[in-house]
Amino acid sequence: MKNILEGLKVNISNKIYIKDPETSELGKNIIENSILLINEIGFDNFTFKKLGEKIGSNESSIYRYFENKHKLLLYLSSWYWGWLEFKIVLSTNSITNPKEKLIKALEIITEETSKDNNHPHIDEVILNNIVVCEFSKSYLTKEVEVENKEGYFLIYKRVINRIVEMVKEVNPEYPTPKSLISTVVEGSLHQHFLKNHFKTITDCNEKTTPKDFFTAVVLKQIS
Amino acid sequence: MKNILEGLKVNISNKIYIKDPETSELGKNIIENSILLINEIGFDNFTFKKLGEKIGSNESSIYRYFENKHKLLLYLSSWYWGWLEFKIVLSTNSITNPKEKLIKALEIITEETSKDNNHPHIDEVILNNIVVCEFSKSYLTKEVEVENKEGYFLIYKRVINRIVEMVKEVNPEYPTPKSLISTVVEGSLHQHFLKNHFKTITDCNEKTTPKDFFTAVVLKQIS
DNA sequence: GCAAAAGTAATAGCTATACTATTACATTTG
DNA sequence: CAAATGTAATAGTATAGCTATTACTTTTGC
Repeated sequence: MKNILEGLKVNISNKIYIKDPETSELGKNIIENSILLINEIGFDNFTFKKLGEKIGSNESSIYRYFENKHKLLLYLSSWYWGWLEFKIVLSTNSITNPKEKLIKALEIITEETSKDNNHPHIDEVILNNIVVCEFSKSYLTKEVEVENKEGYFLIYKRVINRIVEMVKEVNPEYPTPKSLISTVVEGSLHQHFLKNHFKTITDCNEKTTPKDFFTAVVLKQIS
Repeated sequence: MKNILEGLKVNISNKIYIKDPETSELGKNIIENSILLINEIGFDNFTFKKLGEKIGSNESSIYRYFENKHKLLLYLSSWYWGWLEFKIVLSTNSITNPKEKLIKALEIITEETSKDNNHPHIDEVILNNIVVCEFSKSYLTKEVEVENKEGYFLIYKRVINRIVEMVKEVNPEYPTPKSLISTVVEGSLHQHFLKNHFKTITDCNEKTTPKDFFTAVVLKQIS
């Protein structure tokens, strides 16, 4: 368990930031308030200038931590996927039944996020909303090949492959576990978005949650 | 069949454009070359200035057709979904067996696009690639609520609901057809992207196509 | 205990994108 | 054939995104 506990802190590739925001008050302030501001005005309208105003600091001070706003988004999403990975490992570790283990992991991936008080400067609920609305923009770029080689999406891919392994344990014969889980992880973000904005093309709402839908899908697929 | 044939042409909400690009040579030139240029350099790096240079025309002339590049993207994706809708209606119309009908529609949605020579100024293969890489950006915005009310995503939602109806004809008892199909449509774009850029989290490749994967998923779900 | 080194921040300014205003020339149509 | 409409060029403005420079603050090593 030790390496994963550390993983949450240090495994964000140090190529993503210039200076580790966890090592200073200003850094933590940048993270805390960038989450709030991106959620308020959206990533497209978000600028370092506006963030500087919000935290009573200068734009250029933020550039000491992140090369540009794209790198900040990569940092925030890496943090989110690292945090989810931690939650998955922690809560499935003691489960021996493969099917139960998988169901638990799916629950964590697809469920509405709730606040975790271990990180005072990070509001995980709001960060989850940012991932729903903005994460795609971090890889739908012309630079994706280079950035993928740099390891900027490693944690995201590792989360998926952890669940893929769980699927294999339940049913080693299922032919397409990677596509199934990458569809579920991406699809879960998408259904959360649809239920808020495009209600006519989803069945998800307060009664039927994305968790219910995707758990049913996965279990039926691999049965 | 008449209304849908017309639909492909006129049903793009006239709020998306200032002047209909189909009504002039310059307009068609804008469409043809914006598709090529967005594919080359990506939507984020795309500007009306660069497009103007490419077509030997002025930036401001393009602004006579589209308010901004976001509206142009909405136009291109509406055109794409309208074209897919047309193909679906055309090739499922004569099929009476509900299951066969659904399989055919899924095939059109998930398969690699091939050139259609009815539209000399539009390369559907390249346009499909743009939709894979850029469509999400057209709705993952703070303006999505307003733009959805304006009807900018109507054709996309209609395509999904057409296939939802086909699912219901095969199995009226299946509880979540909308979430299933919206997941498949979005997931198909996603798997096409993964197979090109994130090969470690997909099983899709030359042998197993997104079509194979999603057809199997849907049929198993509703069986 | 203090000077060198490293960390932190502010100021000003540059470049390119996104978009607008104005004018003028070309083409259609009644 | 002239009024209306379509098309395009020029010359701007505002702002986002980023860089360079300077200075002040804290840490560290002898």
